[in-house]
Amino acid sequence: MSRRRGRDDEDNGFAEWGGYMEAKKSKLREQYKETATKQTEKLSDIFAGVAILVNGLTNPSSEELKQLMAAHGGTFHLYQHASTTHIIASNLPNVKINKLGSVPIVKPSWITDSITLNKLLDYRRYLLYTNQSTSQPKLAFPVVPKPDLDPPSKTKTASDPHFLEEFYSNSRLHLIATLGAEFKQFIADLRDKPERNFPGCEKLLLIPQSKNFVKTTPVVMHIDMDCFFVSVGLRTRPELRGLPVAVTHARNPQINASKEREDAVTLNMDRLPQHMEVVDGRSSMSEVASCSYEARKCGVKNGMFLGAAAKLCPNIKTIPYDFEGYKEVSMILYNTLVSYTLDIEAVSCDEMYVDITDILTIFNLSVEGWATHIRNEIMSKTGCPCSTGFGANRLQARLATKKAKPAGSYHLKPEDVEVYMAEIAVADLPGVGRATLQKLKALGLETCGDVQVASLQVLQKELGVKAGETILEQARGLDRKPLNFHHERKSVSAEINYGIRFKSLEECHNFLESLGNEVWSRLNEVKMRARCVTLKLMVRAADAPVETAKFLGHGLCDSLSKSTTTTHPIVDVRAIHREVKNLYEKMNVEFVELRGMGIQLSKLEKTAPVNPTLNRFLQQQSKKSDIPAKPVVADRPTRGRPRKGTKTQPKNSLSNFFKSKKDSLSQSKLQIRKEDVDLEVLKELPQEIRDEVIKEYNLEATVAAGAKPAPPPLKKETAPPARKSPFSGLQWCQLKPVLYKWMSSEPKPSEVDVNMLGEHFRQLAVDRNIEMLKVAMNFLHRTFSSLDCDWHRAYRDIVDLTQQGMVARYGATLHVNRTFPCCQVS
DNA sequence: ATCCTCCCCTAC
DNA sequence: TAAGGTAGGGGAGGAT
Repeated sequence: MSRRRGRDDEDNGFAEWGGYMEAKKSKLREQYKETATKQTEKLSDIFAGVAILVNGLTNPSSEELKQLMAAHGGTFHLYQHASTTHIIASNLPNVKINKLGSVPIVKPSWITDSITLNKLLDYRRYLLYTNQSTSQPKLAFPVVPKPDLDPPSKTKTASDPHFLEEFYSNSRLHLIATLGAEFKQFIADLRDKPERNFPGCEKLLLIPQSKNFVKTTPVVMHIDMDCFFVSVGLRTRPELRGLPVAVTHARNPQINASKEREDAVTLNMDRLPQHMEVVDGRSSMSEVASCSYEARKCGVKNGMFLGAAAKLCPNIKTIPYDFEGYKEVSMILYNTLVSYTLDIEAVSCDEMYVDITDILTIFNLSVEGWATHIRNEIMSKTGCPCSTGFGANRLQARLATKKAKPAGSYHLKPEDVEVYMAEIAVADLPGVGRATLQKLKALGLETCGDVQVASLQVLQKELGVKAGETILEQARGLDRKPLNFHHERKSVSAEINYGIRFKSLEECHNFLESLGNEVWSRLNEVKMRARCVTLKLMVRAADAPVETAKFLGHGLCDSLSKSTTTTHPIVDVRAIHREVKNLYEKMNVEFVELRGMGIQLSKLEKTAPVNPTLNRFLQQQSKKSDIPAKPVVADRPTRGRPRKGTKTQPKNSLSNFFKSKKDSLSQSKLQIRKEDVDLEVLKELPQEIRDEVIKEYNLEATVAAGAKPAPPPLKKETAPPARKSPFSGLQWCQLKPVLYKWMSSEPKPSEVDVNMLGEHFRQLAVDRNIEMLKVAMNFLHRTFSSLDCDWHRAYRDIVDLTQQGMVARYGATLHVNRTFPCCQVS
């Protein structure tokens, strides 16, 4: 059942997504809020004579920049005009640049830094492209000397209270890890819902059926986007297709190195691992997150430093990260597959295993027919290529994908497995990494053919009992591990090994607290409790130089960890804070030597499943009282350690809630009748929830017999009947994740939500917020097109409401695309 | 024997 | 400058 069914009030389920929006509040956003609350008040005239146009996504957002300009005497243009003096952008595809003429393109930090220092800074230091002509600015600005921002605040280390947020919004590895976990959860959640519908399957009726009758042997598909980050980036940079391209933070393989840096690099040179070898003091140590196949041909690999990559491939082009784009594309990828089957094991944001046995049999398709269909669909929806591999198990499917890449498909048939496997290099087997490869090399084993004839004893002696056994099976193409559609978390952790340079013990403690808060909130997101806390430290190795070669990197380190296990699950963040500080003390490491820290929570237990109605209520309450919501914890056996498989969970958390309430009530008021306690508890609930609870727990009699039915809460009478839209006041960057979440978590859009959203957009039109409407409509169209027809209808309803607002305000409609390819077919 | 803690390794 | 995270499998060796 949809968690939003039944009640049409202000809460409506969107409230529980508040965490998403609150999670990412940048310093600037706070600054903006400050500005927004006193909008009428002008703060300065820094930007007198400046008229900006914002192009593309920026941070702060366009909307925020608009407010900042208003507050500081500048002008904000929605469209480029002769009087536009600057274009503000964070990154622009080259195509657009040509069209922008001679108006300088400046980074948004020009605005924010100017405000910070309360004077107009020279925009030329903030040009987005340094090769841009600066000779013909529309207005001549005096050259302001480089401002004296105090240096420690400029270089962001973990001493900065906003470091975690800043780091996460730039970390590719963090993104990969968190997206992967989200998609595993996404599949698990969909499988938990009783209803299943696969609208995509209709399309399968249109593709040619297999001539032969399709056998029912199991077929596993492995699907993987080709150099994911690059492909997403090339969607808007078609002129770079076919060229060696890398996604990196740095734009240039060479940097203007300081003497200190050159020295640091030289000092560290002899200890750098092999993949860092070809660097000198002037080459960039920004890592290549993803590179195109053209770059791979030159020997460039993911994870390499840009400086090293450019030595191998001098004409390599760099493009910036586009985290929103990766999320969008992977969302479309998953939504596409999910419209055919839920027999999916999510591996990461761009990769999954799918059991397609049923699809092939039911629709009598050949593997090739299906592969072509699904690859085309993904390509046309995302603009990004993918490869597919097919086999009888996950190993075979995966190795098939390797052969299929790039942009291809390969079916490893059972009769070919033996021959095919013999040629595979051991390095290509999943589970064989750097260390294992070295050991195998030492044994003289390079291909699976070599391993096939090796002895189990030798392999096990060298690699361990388990790994030895596995690799012998793998070498023959066997894989007994079935696809895992249901994924249960065993640990939650947060770890930072970058930017750790503490100047005092206090800074170190503060950072530990931030990390603690981070893991705690993630644990709550997955509705779990933990009994074990582990602190992990990276400590400068005794013989490693104090200055690392890589800017704020961890350098050569020793890795240490220590844990404590508690008898009861932790129910308070402060317990985590306490434990990690204790652990840190016991580990006896000077804070100056720290180069990395992490907290892991394990020995997890599920909190009891929560009644959605009650949960909403509790969350509302906790928001009011500003105490973090405490999910109800499952009952535990009273004696002995809980062991695997002995977890007990109450049937319904509501009964748990009642029980705990009763316990606390009867402690304070001894000798109280059960009925009275029930009435007490009921009194706490708002009217609309109370009715539901009374019914669910058969409390009608109690209420009827009770001295008097609990009076409706006062606020019911005093509260104004008009409800405020849950979206009002949200910036687009805040609203967008909410919409994402909505679309990914609901099989069908509910009428209530659609109306509410449409109503919000109608209001936006009335408020003349056309810019946000355009972005929103574009987004909705793009994203809804990858969902099924119910969503298409929802999209049209939202558009209709928006157009009503437009007509009311402007007497004209907004131009929006209303058609979806799939609707034209049907 | 079996469990627990502290590692190491791998994958994306 | 640069953003080297995160989860799971498994093993060595000590504790029980």
